[in-house]
Amino acid sequence: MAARAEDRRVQRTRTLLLDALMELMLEKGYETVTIQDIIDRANVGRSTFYAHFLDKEALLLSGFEQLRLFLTEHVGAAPVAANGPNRLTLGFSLAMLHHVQSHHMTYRAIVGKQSGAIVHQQFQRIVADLVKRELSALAPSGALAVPLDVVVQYTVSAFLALMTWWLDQKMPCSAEEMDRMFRTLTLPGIAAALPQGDWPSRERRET
Amino acid sequence: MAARAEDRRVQRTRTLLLDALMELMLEKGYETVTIQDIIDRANVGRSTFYAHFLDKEALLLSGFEQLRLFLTEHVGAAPVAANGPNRLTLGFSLAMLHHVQSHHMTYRAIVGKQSGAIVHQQFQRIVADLVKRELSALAPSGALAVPLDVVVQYTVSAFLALMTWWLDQKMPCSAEEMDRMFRTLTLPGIAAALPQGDWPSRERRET
DNA sequence: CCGATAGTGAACAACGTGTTCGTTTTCTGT
DNA sequence: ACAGAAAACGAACACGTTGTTCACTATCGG
Repeated sequence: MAARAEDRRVQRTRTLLLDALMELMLEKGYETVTIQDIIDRANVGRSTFYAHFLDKEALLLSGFEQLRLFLTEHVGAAPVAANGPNRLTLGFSLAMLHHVQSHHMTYRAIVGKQSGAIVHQQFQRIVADLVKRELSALAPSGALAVPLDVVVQYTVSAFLALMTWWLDQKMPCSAEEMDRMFRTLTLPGIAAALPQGDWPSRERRET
Repeated sequence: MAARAEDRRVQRTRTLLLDALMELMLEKGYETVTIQDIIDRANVGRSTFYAHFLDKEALLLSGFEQLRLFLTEHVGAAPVAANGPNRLTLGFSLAMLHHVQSHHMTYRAIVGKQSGAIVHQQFQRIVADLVKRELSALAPSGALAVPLDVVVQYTVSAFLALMTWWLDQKMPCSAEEMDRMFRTLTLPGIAAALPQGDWPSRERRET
């Protein structure tokens, strides 16, 4: 095709810009990174930036779209298959914690204290999709003790709280331990909120 | 005293600026509010602003300091007295939800989607103090299933998740119902994480 | 080697920030 | 009531960031 080479060039420029943004987010935090910083770091002309992205936020969102695609495919798929339906497992947890461990620098930039509100919102949205996928299958209908949306937001926030603590503390324990803590704290409450779902297996508690 | 009246003038100016900021946060979100916006709304000279505050963030923090003082006094005090020690009650919850209900506009500005990361951080810190006060008394020492810091961050995030949902949905249920949901979701998990603490009384579950 | 497509960078206007400084308002002590 | 101190005022400034424009250069396919 005629457009092949141009496409590669375009893709390279976009990647340069995104990498520069990620680097700078790690150093300074999203809010304080300036477009001038980004194009200097990426060695890209000012007008080139605006030819690709509307503004700094558009660049960020394009990065999140990649992350979203990866996570929904690699983390969102596994748990449903591994366990039968109608079983509350929160299977996304361990898979995602492993991904966090492998890319802890990236996640630190996303979840860290100085990354802006948009960053948190987008990330929360991604995780909420993973959680909702599993929980909505468990609560087909009927009167719940707590609205499903509340349970989803609760679960996401709880997971992100633990994940943030883990990253802030330089990951002093294994992903499996974090996963166990997450289940210890959340599974009983969720089971109480979705009474018709069955209970977490007792073996989870030991070790 | 000689300085009395000047002090009142100073206080009035500071209040004008803080009120203007709160109004504008509700309309536009913290990040996009400009100092020019603030001093226009407050009818205050530019140099006067900088005579009182270093920048926009300092003004915001002065507002949070007031909120922190109020909450630690009025919300943090009650629960400890109402129940015996060594009893897991999370008593801050209902008191705080009532305060949220009375000042929902203010809380919407704080917790809303478009309020910056600093806003969330500060607010999280305030609530974390309330939670830590109660939880640290319950877990004197010994091996916990989950580190105390994790339980605190978990509890705070869970509470703020529910509170945010409540405000976003225009508060479709009572503060008491929100309080019940919060307890249903979190108490069992916390009890499992702090094994030596006793369990929530069963009466809590019914209506 | 031509032409299309992508990237370059200087220049610009608009806006926000934080400072300075001379002026005006407001209140207090006498 | 009046002098003087304390506080607020606002114009002007230097500076940095944003987003646009435009004439240019580089790269690649045919």
